[in-house]
Amino acid sequence: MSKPPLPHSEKTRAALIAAGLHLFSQLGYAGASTRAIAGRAETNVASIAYHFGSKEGLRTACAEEVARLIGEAVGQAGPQPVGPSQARAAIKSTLTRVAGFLLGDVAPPDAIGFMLRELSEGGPAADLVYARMIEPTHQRLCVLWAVATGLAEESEQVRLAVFALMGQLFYFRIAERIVRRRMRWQAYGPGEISKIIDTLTRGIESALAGG
Amino acid sequence: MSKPPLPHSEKTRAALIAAGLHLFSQLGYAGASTRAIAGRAETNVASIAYHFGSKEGLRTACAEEVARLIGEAVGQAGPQPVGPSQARAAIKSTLTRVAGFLLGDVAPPDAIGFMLRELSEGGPAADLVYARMIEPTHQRLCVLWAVATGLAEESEQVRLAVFALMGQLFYFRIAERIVRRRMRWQAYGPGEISKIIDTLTRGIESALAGG
DNA sequence: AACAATTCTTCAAACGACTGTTTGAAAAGC
DNA sequence: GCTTTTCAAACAGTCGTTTGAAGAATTGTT
Repeated sequence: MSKPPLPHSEKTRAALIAAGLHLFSQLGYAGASTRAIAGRAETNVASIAYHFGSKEGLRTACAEEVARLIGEAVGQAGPQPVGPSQARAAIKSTLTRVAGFLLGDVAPPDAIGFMLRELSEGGPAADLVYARMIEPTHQRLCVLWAVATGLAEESEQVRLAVFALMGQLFYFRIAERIVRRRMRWQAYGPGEISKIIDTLTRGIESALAGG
Repeated sequence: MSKPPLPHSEKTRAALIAAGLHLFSQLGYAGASTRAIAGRAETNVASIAYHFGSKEGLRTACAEEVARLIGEAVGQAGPQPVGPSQARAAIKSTLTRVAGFLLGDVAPPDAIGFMLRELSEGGPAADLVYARMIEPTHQRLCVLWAVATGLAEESEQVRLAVFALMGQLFYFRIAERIVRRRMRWQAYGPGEISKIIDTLTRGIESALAGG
């Protein structure tokens, strides 16, 4: 697992992407200046144009990095469920996995922040995130939800219920500041995350039992 | 209901706030230039400094306008519920009211967009929105939820459940683009909104019945 | 192994365009 | 005649990008 010694140019590339993820997510695309990014990466402004062609090119490179992380974290699908109880278990494990990615430290916080900002700005990474994370996860959960409830997989009811489910998870990340303030939590630690997952799991069980 | 004829200076003020709400919500604070805002308001750039002192002053004025709209839409609390079934009904009506505000055309879309962006950027309007909308609504729903379930009002379980509930609503707005794409909806019309409310209502009923 | 030729990478400096803000004069309202 | 409001123009500063030279790394030839 020892990382091969990167050529110095690759170090600069990686540092620029890391700085881009951080500052884009903190200040937005327009708010993060190339000089600030280069400064955080401890290199010259011109390096951005050299390595990525332009600021927009760096944005795309950041998006690809995030897409790569998403692929690692939520890519592999589980086995096809054969019955409602298996489907129920699969829903919970998918939820836990996505929660770990969105709320925990599976992925660098800057990467999640960048992703959410691109989604809300409709930036070029939005399509990538949609295609690689949202759409597949949603589709898979729809299948599981349909098996667990007996409803039709492509019915509006199922698709909306799954959105409501995923929405809770996204919200706990998007509104982290608000939640932490109201809950008087200093951070999302493992304990807090499992409390959130418990809450969501309770909701799922009720929904599956009742509907 | 006829609006008193505004002095011309008030028209400029209002036009600048409207343009600010629109462009801040579309491009973010940093991305919206004073010239673009003045152009959309069909006035001169210097008007911003004249009426609001600075660009930041316009941002604050926009925040106050949004706070005013929120106060109108979700301000008045209903009567104190005396039993679980009344609490249940009150939860649903609160949900419907907030849904109308967040998803429908009760408030100008630009105002909602501005609000969400300020929340995610942690801008100066974030505290205002939190204090006037999130905190009171959350607190009220916690009371109702506690009455409906018999749980303690200030328990973590109740507060998290209410966050999960509100989160679904916020998410359907934040991720409108994504939802519309996956649902193949062209817009959030009255029909679509009531389908969303139905989904959330079903979830609430299950949760209250099961938990 | 040693040296020169060549490519790849970094850098300070400068480019024009655009940023938020200020100015003083013209226009409008009273 | 006076105050309030608008406007074109200019301000200093920052923006993303380009430039050409200097530095570092690699290659090819001895």
